[in-house]
Amino acid sequence: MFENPLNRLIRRLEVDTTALSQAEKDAILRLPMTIKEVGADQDIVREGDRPTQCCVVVEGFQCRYKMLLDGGRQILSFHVPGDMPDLQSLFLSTMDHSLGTLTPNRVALISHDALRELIRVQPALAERFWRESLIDAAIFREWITNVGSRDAYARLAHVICEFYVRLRAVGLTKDATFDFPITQTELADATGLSTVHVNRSIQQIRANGLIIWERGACTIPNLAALKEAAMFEPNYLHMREGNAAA
Amino acid sequence: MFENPLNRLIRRLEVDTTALSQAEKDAILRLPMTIKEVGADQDIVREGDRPTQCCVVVEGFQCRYKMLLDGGRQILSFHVPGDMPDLQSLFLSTMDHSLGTLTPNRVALISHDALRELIRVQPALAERFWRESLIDAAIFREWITNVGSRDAYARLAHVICEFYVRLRAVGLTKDATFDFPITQTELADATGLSTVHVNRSIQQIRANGLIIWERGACTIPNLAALKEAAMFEPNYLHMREGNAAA
DNA sequence: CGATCCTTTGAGCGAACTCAACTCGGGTGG
DNA sequence: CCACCCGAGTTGAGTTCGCTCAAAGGATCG
Repeated sequence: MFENPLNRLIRRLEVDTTALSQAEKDAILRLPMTIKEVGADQDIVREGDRPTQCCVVVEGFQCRYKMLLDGGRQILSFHVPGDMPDLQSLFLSTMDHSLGTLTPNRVALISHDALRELIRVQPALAERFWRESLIDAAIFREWITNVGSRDAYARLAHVICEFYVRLRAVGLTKDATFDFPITQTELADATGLSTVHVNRSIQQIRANGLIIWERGACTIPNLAALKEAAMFEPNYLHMREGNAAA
Repeated sequence: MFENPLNRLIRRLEVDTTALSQAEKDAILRLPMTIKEVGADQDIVREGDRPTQCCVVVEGFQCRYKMLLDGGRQILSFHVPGDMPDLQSLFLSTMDHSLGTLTPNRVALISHDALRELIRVQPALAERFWRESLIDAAIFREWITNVGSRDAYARLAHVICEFYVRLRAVGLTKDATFDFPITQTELADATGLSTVHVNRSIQQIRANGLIIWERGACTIPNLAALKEAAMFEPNYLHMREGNAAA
């Protein structure tokens, strides 16, 4: 079903809006790209870089992050297949943060030139990509709220909830189970908590039966209960309500 | 100098990139708009609304925020003249947060239709506006870092620093002094701190001579020192280095 | 000249942090 | 094949930063 690695991207551009025309889809599928395998914990671009291409996640998970002066890091977002985590580099020449892999990845690299040409010949696609970056911003807003306003327990539940819903939207969940190969240290960096406190809070979430998480796989026995604990309102993801899986 | 209320917006669209053509400027200045006076603490749009127009701040300050179930609120960003705080509503039909005034405002309201027509006849302007929304997102990323990784002292210093630099970029500072009619409660909502703790931390910042802030006016005697305390790196604002005032 | 909002102060409490050690599983090299 | 190592997870104990509750001073404005 996903013979072309960009099919998942096309699907994404159609979420909660009208379908693309065949000409638009074809233009995307004809984009010149380089497929690349990247190991875990590798940087794709770094803060200060001036990229000349954008990256589409084909397989694996990525995150964006900022390094702090004291050696800590703040994870800003997680990325799943279909995402274009550095789309912004098309118009913001210098990276203000880094993008790296969390797991081994397959990525598709598309030059800025090719993307500019794409939106020149298919101007309506510009709005689709623009919209993607607006959803990106909406997720950042929710993360501000998450770290600013929720306690550790809800904060972690929220991150897990979002990860699940986004994975489901691209057909990468099997019922209530999904890959979650994130370390507790990474969760700590994403939530602004210490690893010790993440550990204890996750144990509580587990003990309350909200998640079953072992060896990189996570199951959510009762999504409604997890959402409630997380104060999770999916409106900020701007998906079609119900966002059916594959 | 700013006879047309959108002149400041034009100036913004040119920051750290090439100048607009005369035709582009004219197209913007000819946008049909409604000028409106809005009192302090009024909502312009609310979470759940489906706006049909965008708002340009002409005079006064605004903020975007989310209300929480427990009655608290998280402020997501501050906005100064020249900003278009709900530009996203052009492509995300439903608001996932609210936009309100902090002070009395003069705003320019421009219909989505007019904006769509503008970028249809001047496609290059689409990229300028798109870029604005990418900078918006960059600021959100920095705010995640701020609430996630900095202690109260640095966090508050950072918010003040950003406010100053952004005001300076639109020519609204006089030397090291600027309007700062923000209440400590609002700062608390923006930083995820309690008002009591904001108060004590601000007093420390004052005591260390980093700011002089009274009756809505703030002076920064030593910007370098404040930046250092805030761990403020202006790269995320994607302004021209040095961002000269008017 | 109250009324109200904002700021400030005190005191006690609690969520989350730091430091440190121990476990466990998987990988790797002798 | 086993010893070792390393990263991830877990646990304990003590500390601290920031919170809550409560109340008292300013400022601003009909």
